[in-house]
Amino acid sequence: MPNVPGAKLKDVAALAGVSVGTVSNVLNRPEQVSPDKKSRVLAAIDQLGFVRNESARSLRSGSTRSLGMLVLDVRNPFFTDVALGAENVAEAHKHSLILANSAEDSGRELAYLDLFEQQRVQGVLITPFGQVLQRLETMRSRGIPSVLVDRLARNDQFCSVSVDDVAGGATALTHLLDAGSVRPAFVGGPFTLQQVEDRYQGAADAAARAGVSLQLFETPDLKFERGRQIGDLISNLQPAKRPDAVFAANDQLALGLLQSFAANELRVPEDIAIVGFDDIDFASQSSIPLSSISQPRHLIGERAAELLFDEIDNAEEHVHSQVVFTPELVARQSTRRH
Amino acid sequence: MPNVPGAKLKDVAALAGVSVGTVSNVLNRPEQVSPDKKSRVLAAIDQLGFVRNESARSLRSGSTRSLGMLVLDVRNPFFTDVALGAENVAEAHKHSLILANSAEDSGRELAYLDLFEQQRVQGVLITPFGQVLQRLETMRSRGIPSVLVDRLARNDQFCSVSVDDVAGGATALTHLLDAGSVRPAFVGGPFTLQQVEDRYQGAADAAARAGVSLQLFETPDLKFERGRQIGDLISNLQPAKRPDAVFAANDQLALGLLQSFAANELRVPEDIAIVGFDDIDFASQSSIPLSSISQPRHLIGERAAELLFDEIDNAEEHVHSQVVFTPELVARQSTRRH
DNA sequence: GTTCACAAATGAATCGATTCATTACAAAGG
DNA sequence: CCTTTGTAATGAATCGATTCATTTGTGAAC
Repeated sequence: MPNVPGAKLKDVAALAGVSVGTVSNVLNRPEQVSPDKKSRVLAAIDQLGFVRNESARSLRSGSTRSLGMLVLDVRNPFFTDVALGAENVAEAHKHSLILANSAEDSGRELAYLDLFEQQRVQGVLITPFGQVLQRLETMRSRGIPSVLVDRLARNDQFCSVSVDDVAGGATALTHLLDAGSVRPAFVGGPFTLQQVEDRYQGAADAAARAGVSLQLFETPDLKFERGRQIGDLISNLQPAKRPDAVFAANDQLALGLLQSFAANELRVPEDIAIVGFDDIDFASQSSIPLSSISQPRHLIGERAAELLFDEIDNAEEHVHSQVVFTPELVARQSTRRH
Repeated sequence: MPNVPGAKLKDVAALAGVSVGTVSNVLNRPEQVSPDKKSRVLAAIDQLGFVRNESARSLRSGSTRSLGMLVLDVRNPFFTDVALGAENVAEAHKHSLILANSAEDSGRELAYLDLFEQQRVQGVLITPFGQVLQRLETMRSRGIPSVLVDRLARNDQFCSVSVDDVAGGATALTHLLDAGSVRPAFVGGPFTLQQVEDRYQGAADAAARAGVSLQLFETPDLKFERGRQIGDLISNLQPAKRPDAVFAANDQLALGLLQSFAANELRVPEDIAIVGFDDIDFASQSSIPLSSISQPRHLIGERAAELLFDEIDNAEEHVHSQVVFTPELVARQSTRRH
């Protein structure tokens, strides 16, 4: 057996015949150690299989090299992509990212914030679900700043990175009109979700500007099943009353609509065009590739992490800023001009 | 401002007029503290906004309440589902799960194992990518056991939780034959992936037993794009030579095939049936719902975490075991009997 | 009133790495 | 030969919570 279970710094020092301070220097300021001792220490580390104890390290230094990230739903590819972007930046700063899932549950959300605080993470990236802004303020007063992700900070108390959903909604509807729609509809809800509200607002404005009315199908959620249900409802309308194009508040809904229309033998886009929102991978992968509004997921995570590091590193001079990306249309077959 | 930035246990003790030991007791063995002092301590904790320092805690106690989980690809819903299952169990044991992404990169894989070791996690759940078994042995010798996930441990050195891919392959092919196929094909690769090899083997055996030959389309990867490419190739074959059913090694490939067949105006399942593997959410959500072989993702994560805790809690009596789940067919429209 | 049993509370020692004031030593300058 | 300057190395003090051997306090039993 080449290595001993619990080798600690002291053991390394003993084996190498140097002081603990020197071993620590080899680890943290190698340039200050003579080559001779350095190599002896490294050999000892290797021989003992010494692994630094991160708990002791961060207890003494008072800081952990980690960020906490709390998202609404890890199963949603949108959030994993954002997280990957953030992780890249964290890695560049030699930090690690602890990813947690609030699963749209206020209790879990608070529990994870507690955990982050106990673990003394350097900062938090969060897509808030419940009423946590006050709590985040408190955390900042204790030295743990946070950045809001996929949510606009309205009061300048936080940095935030979000997407202009109003613009996205307008883009989507304009695209449908350009493709020849004269009876467009919006499918989505609940309107208590800011994103839904904004996307609808943008679409409604665009319709109004074009002098077209926008039919509304309000839904209690944004799930696939709901899309299929609304799709069946729409399919059963008389052709003259039926929308000739639908803007769905997200891709899940849109895919549900698509499946329903296929089952009801409506042709997409000839009988009815569809545009979704988010541009998830599967948008391009359905039998009829789905047009969608695409968000720069990776960039969102990167920018958020960068803002967070700015606040961590320069708490004094740091000024909160709101980054708002403009989402882009990706036109595919589901809206091909007739 | 109701609370002080860095309140520590000593401050709480001072404010409550008790010793540090008593505060610690309130936190860790409340039943040993008189109600009177207990309430004073709790009030002080509240007033100061005291938050336990996890680093100090685990330095002293020698153990962290956390598990590490290292998966091949966090973007793959299969792994997030497995992780959620594991997290449930971890939570029940009052542990937290640190999720990391090796992204099919040996370097990252090793780096994260280092990190886990530095953080002194109690154990590791891993879907190995590179040659890490030796490394995992070393980690166990230093007190950090691990369980293999979605990978069979062949040598009894580890616990493992996996799925019987051979049986799954046989189930898939049998289903196609039952649905009337006489010229089935297998699409997938590379065969260096054990899963692909096993799924093919199961299918080939089932075909042989039925006295039918199984055509093979080998691919260099399992991505959507590849499926579309092979789909185009198959669509251009003469009808008499064309397979009348395809078993794809995973759902991504299957969805690619489906999109290609739709674009080439082949009818599914009338002209060609399709069955995939994994039963990802989108399998049921494509325009033509896809039949697939479903794995108990959640259960895989739960069992793996349970085995890990068994080894953590009873290192002595623990006996390694291999849990192998049998995957199940979910028949949908893409294989409806003609 | 003394002794005993038991519960409650105490606080010094501890975990392991880091830090920094101090010491040791060598080379250069006078 | 002595002083100065600078580089290397040292090791005791420290971070904050936990633990456990010890002390204090209370009531019961005799």
